[in-house]
Amino acid sequence: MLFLKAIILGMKHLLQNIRIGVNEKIFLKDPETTALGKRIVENSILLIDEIGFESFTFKKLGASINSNESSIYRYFENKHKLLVYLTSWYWGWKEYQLVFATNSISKPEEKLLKAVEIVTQTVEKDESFSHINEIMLNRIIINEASKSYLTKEVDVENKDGYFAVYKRLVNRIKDMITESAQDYPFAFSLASMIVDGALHQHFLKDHFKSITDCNNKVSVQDYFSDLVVRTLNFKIDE
Amino acid sequence: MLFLKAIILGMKHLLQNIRIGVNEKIFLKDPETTALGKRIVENSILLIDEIGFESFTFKKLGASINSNESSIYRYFENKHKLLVYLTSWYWGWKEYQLVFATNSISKPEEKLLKAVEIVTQTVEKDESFSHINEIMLNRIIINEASKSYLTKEVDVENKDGYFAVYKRLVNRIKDMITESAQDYPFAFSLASMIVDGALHQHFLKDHFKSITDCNNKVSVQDYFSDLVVRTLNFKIDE
DNA sequence: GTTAAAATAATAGTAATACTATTATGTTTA
DNA sequence: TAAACATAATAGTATTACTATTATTTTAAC
Repeated sequence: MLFLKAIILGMKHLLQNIRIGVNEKIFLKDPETTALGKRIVENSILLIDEIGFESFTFKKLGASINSNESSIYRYFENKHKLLVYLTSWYWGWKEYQLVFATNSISKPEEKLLKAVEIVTQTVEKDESFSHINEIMLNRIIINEASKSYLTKEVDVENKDGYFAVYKRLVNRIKDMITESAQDYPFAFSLASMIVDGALHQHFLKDHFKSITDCNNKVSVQDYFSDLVVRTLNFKIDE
Repeated sequence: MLFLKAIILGMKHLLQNIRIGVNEKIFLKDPETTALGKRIVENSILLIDEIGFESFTFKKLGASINSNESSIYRYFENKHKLLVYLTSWYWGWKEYQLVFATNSISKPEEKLLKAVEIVTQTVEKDESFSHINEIMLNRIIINEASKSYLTKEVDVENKDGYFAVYKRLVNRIKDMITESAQDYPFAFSLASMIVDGALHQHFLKDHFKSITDCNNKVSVQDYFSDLVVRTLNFKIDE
């Protein structure tokens, strides 16, 4: 418990020393270990957000960081791997926030609703990871993340653990669902649907406004919190 | 009502004369109007299903139908437009099934659950459209459809009506939700989530089995029917 | 049945993509 | 100070995603 207190008190500082772990098979050389690696990750986020994943190339990225295409290839085999890296980092970061924010909550229903909040909320800048712009990264996740697994190689890459963080996050939410509603028979599907569905609703509110209720006033979180409360039959009085 | 009876009696025959309407801006020349056009559509489904959308090219498609790359370009500007065409066709087909199957149901709850069934079920072959393999097309929708709108051009293409059929289908389900639960405040989001979420759960049961409850025994339909019943608080006794 | 029009096929060509390989240059670190 | 390592530059290849032109075949019109 003293440990927990230390975390809470020294949060900002402590976070600076936290590293989001990403499966080593995803990269050829860990970009976190060098200045160039960090610039590659940092600027890939800016560039993918700006021009989209389809138009994004290592040549353009090289130009934007005054480095060479060939140097980027020493970190990532191809742009697909880079996208897998970015999504893994993002889900690792979300998992961290989720664990951190729900750890001290004992009431299962409350815990789950906090988890839903973390996973559905619009992202704000996290100063703990200086070279990563979480707001832009979140936009990339909304627009591009599904392309990382909607491929013919998904089964091989899944076996190699490329999507482990994502699945672990879904599992954590599933556990929370089970804890707050023992008899609910679809905890996995509900958990995976919340994670994926939240991204989809964010996309709809940005591009297909006419088929979502989410907007400036009604948040994606509002929708999913309500959905969970109704589906699991929570008695909440706040 | 006589009209309806005629439809029901002569269903198979009538369907043979039904054409799924697709926005004219999507193609340069309507592929339904020629034999080559139909072969392009037919074989693009086989080829995309086989090698995936990323590896799919007009050159390969040309080779597979013993035609020329340049001839295909006379029907579709590029492979992205072809994908938009296939998804439009698919949602048009689903909309047709949905309207047809729910038309005669008067009880709102029953109607909605039938709609959920149509939209979440695994697809079976429909002999009415000889050149389209609906089972393969359904797999393509699960794996590739989101790539048709997860692009930088989505807003322009949306304005041009590329996704109108999809949005109309979601709207129909939304209307059914509203009819069976007047006070539910998230009818749009629930409707869009069912359509998109069903595809996602199908994907998970095929590739990420560990984070879904859906499998051979528990269908995607089971999950979503239950979700709707719980969320809208249906009193169903069957 | 011939001709004109339209559709299809073949060929060639371009700029960009997605790399690989090699060599050169700069920077650490032992 | 040299060896090791990282980065940058250059060149080259096969493929992609087209466009343009011309040739051939099919169809439809008179």
